[in-house]
Order: sequence, then C-alpha cells, then structure tokens
Amino acid sequence: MGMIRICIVEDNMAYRNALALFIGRVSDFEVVHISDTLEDIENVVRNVNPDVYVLDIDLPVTSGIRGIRLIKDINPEANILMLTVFEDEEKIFQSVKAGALGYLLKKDPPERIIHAIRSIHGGESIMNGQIARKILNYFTKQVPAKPSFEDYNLTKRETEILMLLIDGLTYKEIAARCFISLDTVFSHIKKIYAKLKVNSRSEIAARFR
Amino acid sequence: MGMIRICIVEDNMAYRNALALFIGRVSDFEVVHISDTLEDIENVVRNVNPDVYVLDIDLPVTSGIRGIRLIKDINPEANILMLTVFEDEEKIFQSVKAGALGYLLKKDPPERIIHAIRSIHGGESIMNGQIARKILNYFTKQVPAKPSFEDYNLTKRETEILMLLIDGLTYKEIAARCFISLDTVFSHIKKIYAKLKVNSRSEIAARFR
DNA sequence: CACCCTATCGCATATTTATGTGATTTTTAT
DNA sequence: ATAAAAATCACATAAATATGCGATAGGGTG
Repeated sequence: MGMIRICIVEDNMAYRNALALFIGRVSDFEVVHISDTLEDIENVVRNVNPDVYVLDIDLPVTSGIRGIRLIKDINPEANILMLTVFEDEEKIFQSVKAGALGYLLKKDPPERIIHAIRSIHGGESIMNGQIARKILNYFTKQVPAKPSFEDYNLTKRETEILMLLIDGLTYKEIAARCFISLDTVFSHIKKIYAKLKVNSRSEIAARFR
Repeated sequence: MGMIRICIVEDNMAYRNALALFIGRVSDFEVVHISDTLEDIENVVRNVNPDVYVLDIDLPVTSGIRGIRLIKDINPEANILMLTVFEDEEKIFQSVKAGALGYLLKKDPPERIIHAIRSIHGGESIMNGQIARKILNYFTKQVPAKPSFEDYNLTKRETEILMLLIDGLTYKEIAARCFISLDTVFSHIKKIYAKLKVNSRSEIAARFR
C-alpha cells in the first residue's frame, strides 16, 4: 500500500535500465510500465494508470512532448516528469506548456530523481536549477508582471469602485451600491483612469487580467 | 577576482547585520551595498551594479516586490533573491512574476543562503516545489487559448471578434483590424452577446475571467 | 433547387461611457 | 490648526456602446 506506481519511457536502453533498476529498489516505488516508445501509452494510461510518468523529452517517433499531450488528454491529472539534456531549451518550454510538472537533467544524480518523483507525486514540482532559470525567464517574458492595483496608490474608495467596475457593474449600479451620485462615480473613475493610465474600462479588463 | 558582488536590503537590523557578516566572510563574496530601504536602489543598480541582490520581500515603505521591478526596469539581467519569513505563496509567486529568480526563508541556514547566491549567480534558480508547481500550472492555464468560449457555438468570425473585444479594442479598431465596417462589427457583437447571454462587454470581462 | 448558415452592410435610436472644468465638504496628516 | 488629500456633487459635451429592424451575397447540404 502507498506504493508509487511509475511508468518509464526512455529510448536509451542503458539509461532506461539503470533508471528502472534504481527506481525499483526504492521500497515504496514500483515500476509498472517501461518502454522505449510511446506507442502503447494510451492503453497504459487507461488500464495501468501509473502515479508518475518519467518521460524522455527526446523520444524518436513520437516525441516526449506529444506524449505529454497524449497522456494529459486521457488523464489531465497525470504527474509527468521530463528528462532532458540542457540544450533542449525550446523543447523544455513546449513541455511546460503541454503540462509536464518536473524537469531534470539526465546527469542529475539518482537521489534527485527519486526525490523528484516523490515530490511530484506529492503535488509539488521539481526542476533542475538551470532549467528553472530558463522557465522563469520565459515566464517573466510571457507574463509581464501583472501590475497589481496596489502599485498605483489608489485610495480606498477608488479601489472599491475599481472592483465594482471590474465586476461589470454599470455606473448607475455602482452609484446605487455606494450610495453616491452618478457624477461622483464619474469623478472617481476619472481619477482611477488617470492613475492606471487607461481610457476605458475594457483596457482595465484587458490589462489587468 | 571573480568576486560575487552582493547587495542586501533588509529592514531588520539584527538579521541584516548577521547576513552581511557571514556573507562577507565567504572568500569570493563581497557586500557592496547594504541598506534597510529601497530608496537609493536605483542609484545602486546604475552605479554599483551588484551581481546579486538579496531583498526582504516585506520591506516597509517600498515592498520588496516593487523593488524587483525597480531593479529590473534598469537592469533586466539582475539576479534577485528574495528573503521571506514564511512561505507566503502568493507573495513569492508575485515576486517570481516580477522577475525574482529564487527565494529563501530567513530561517534557512547560512550555507543554504550562500549556496543560493552562488547558484543564482551561476545561472540557476532556487525555489521550492509548491511554488514551482504553481508557476507551471499558471503556464499551462495561460497557454491553451481561451477554451471557455467553445461551448457557445460561436462562428469562427465571432470568436475572432470576441478575442479582440476581450483584448480591449474599440469597435472602430476591430473594424479596421478585420477590414469590415463598423456596422458589421455591431452585427457580429449583437450575435455574440445573444449567444453568450450578456448585454455589455464588461459582463464578458467579468464573467469569463 | 430551396434552405439555412455565415458574413457583410445600412440606418436609427437610446443608453452608457469618457472627459473637462469646476466647487464643496470631510478626513487625514503634519 | 491648518494644509493636503479624499470624497462628494454639478453641468456639459463628445464618443463609444447596445440594440432593433432590416437587406444582400456566397457556401454548403439535403
């Protein structure tokens, strides 16, 4: 009981066997499927349903990245750990997007891989520091730090009205809700727009989501 | 040579001094700036240009998170390590989005802090599994382009216009972008509203975010 | 072919939103 | 206490949005 059931897909035979060997030796780990290709992966997901998948990112025929999608399409909750070589920058990003939850280098020591499997199974993510850095760089580029409203020194009232604005209320409704006149709503919103440097509520919706 | 030049901003005097003390004792580390606030940080970035910044996440006046932006605005390559008392996921997440490359708990032992500084300087990232997971999840959610609208059988054109609507474009801009007349934009939006059962674009923003 | 869906356009009108230029009162901070 | 900031209201105008009632043209399908 409490066994972590693991699926390994890796085309390099030596590495695959080494991996299976030391993973299998961990007392609460169990290798339930091992293969050099992804051809039967759908059956495995459906019938074996492993707890953790360890995929080579660079499989022949069907790449590990497509593998992530194949697996996630059937079981979106699947925990997938990717094994990669550092040079695969673009592939790492694609894996991230596809939904893998951990990234290790093949040269990482066995203990680290074991630790990663356990972490992933426990709802965490593990990545090698260098990969993490790449992902973070990408992340900051993609997600240009959502400017939280705290940085615009809005007053309490302005913040309150901004929230109602975002919630989609009309000015009339905001006025009623806040017990103020429509003109006062105008007044506040003018100031909010000035502070946020926008000129329509759609801009707020677009920029602060 | 090869000295790692470090900037420390931490408001707690005792901790700040302790940090500076043991960081300064590492043979290839050098504390080039130390302060309890971020008020002169811009000058530091410009004139001192440290290799690694160690920021308290919870500074008074200007928070560490805003500090990240201040620094990154001037030097996007800056290596920033955050210090926090407990694992406040939200703040750490915000920090990462702002561009921090790692974080540490104040209770972490000196060796870990030294290791983190060295890792960050060496092009890695340091973060814990939950934060990593959160970031990865954020990524996977962001990427699959707005799947929520698929259930309203919008036509291709309607979907296209809806996206522009959500991106905050005015009708005029949408018309220009799609090479159609303003009236046609009206026409499409009427149909979109009917299908989504809304009566204003703010409702869309509010309901589908 | 007749029918339906999609995309296009026109005209009309009412409402909502955006923006400017004020003024007055209340609260907050020095 | 007094100056500054925040919140309130008024009046005015322009622009954008919401909505109704059309019409036409092309594509695809039974």
